[in-house]
Amino acid sequence: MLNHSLEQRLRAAVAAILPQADLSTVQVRPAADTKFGDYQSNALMALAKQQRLNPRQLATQVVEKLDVSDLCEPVEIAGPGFLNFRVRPAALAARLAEAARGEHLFFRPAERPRTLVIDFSSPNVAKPMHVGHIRSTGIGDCLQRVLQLLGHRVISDNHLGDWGTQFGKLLVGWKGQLDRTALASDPIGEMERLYRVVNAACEADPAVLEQARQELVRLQAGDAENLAIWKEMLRLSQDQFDTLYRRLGVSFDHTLGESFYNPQLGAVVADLLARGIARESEGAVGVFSERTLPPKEDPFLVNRDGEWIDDPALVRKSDGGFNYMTTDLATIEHRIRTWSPDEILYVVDDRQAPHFRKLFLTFARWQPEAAGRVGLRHIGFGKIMGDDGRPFRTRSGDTIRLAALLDEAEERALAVVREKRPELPESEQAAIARVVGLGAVKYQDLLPNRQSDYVFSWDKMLALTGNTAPYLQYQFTRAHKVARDGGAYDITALDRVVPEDPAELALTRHLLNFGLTLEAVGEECRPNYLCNYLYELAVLYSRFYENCPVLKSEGDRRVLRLALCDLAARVLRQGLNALGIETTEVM
RNA sequence: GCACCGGUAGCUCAAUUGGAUAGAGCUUCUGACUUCGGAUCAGAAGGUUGCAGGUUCAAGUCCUGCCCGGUGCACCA
Repeated sequence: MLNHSLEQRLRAAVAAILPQADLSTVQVRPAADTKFGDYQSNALMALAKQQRLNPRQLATQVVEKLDVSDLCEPVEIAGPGFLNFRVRPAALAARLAEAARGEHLFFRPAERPRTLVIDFSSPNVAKPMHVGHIRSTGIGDCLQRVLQLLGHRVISDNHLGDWGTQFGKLLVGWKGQLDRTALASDPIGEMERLYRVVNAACEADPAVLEQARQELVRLQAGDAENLAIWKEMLRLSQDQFDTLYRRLGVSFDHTLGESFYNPQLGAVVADLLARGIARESEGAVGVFSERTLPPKEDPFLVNRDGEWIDDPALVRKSDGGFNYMTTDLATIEHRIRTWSPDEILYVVDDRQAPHFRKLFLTFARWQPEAAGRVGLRHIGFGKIMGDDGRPFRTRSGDTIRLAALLDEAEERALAVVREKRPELPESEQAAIARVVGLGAVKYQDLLPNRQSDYVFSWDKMLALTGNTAPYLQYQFTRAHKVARDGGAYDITALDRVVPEDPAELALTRHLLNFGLTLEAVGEECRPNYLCNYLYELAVLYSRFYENCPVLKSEGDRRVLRLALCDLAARVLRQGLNALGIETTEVM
């Protein structure tokens, strides 16, 4: 919104003074403190330093070339060279009027839309989805929604773990110990049981391990019986995934699991060998360090007892099988060929950071031209902890199934709804509890900086005050109700009235920053920026609502306030939606 | 041992990546209300940003060295 207009003009002014300057660093951002105005730019200080100029003098020269008088009060130069912009209420009101007319909702589509592939969720076949999948699924879905909203072309791809060593064990179990009745009632539970039983047997008896290996080899060689069983396991798992994704409101454009790339793996390794990028070692094939990087920064080296030794990326095991490095290389190649993305985002646990460093470097060595056209980014995240400071598990130490977790969230939310809204019919209570419960889980997960671990807490996520989904959802219902009770309003009045009350002004200013928040989320892949923006919006709306009577006010003032309620509600709903969180009109 | 990610108020977390006096929530204390939906709002208290140096107009953020916690270190993904 306004920051873009100011930025453009500032860049023009800078270019007039310093024609050779890098204008991309010239940015206008919301002011750190409202006493400095609405927006500020710190860019001239950095620029002056770079060019060895006096920062205040440069600022003075630039400001002389800068005409923003239609939008702002005269630009102030403060401290060592900050530029402070104080937007005129009429300019704020004009943006409100545009939004009220439906011309925008305080954001605009990107000027240069990009194509992005987002790789997220990626659960394993034959295993239950558990808490560990919340983060990848929630963050990935949020990024998908935000980037789409900004007009980018987004391709979401669920890279299922559907082809790996675990299937050898599963096949042994399926053939020897399958309980058909159990499979019918709880297919995932039964497959999980089979895996556990055989896995334990493998540890106790090398013969069973060998048996599993042979089943895997047969499967990978295309044995009809094993393939049929594998497909059955896949189908049963996909049913589970579909149910959970529908419940979470998450969708994918593609579900190309690891098995999809199986036919290419041999060629990938052959090509790497032919080009001299990979070589044989101890019977396996791996990509080794080129020794061009300092050892500390080289992911293909590891220090053992003071000595730097090779830590290659293996692309073929000594038994001839491939591993996920190979699959991931083939996957990048396929994605580039198919979609020509500007970027591929991997929303995957931070523990895999070393893998991705190796993967990206290996791909760059393998296909330098293609690698030059695509940005490969690992969007890592931390763990979910219990309140005991250890990874979040059940009391008995088992992983918590995602379905059970969502059930509990809805149950706990329902208890609150029953207490607060006993007069509502049961079906309505349940509907509210579903939206609030799921929202609470998702919001708690998106709120912390994604790189840090966070502590899972039912009480905190479902609290009705503080920075939680229920609080935001509640503020939405209040704003929405007032806007609805106010009825239709005369939009043309917004051309005659400007925000004056401090609460009106603060809310208006904040609404205008929705777009830059979405952009920041999209660029840095940090949903928490949006969470914090929405929380602040809710707080500012509450303050406005306490201080400024809406329905009891009159004339143009009433229209302005109604519009603020309406727009606050719309931004809250749109913003929550971008987080993958629903709203409800009654709570 | 080496690398990566963390360490910020009593607790849980922010800080738009080098900007102005480090912000929220919870907790505690105080206040507003027969309400435009109180599942509300306002105020107060709370800090040597793990420690020690360094870089500069400016450091929670960058550099160096330590201390704590977590994670990862070929043939699982």
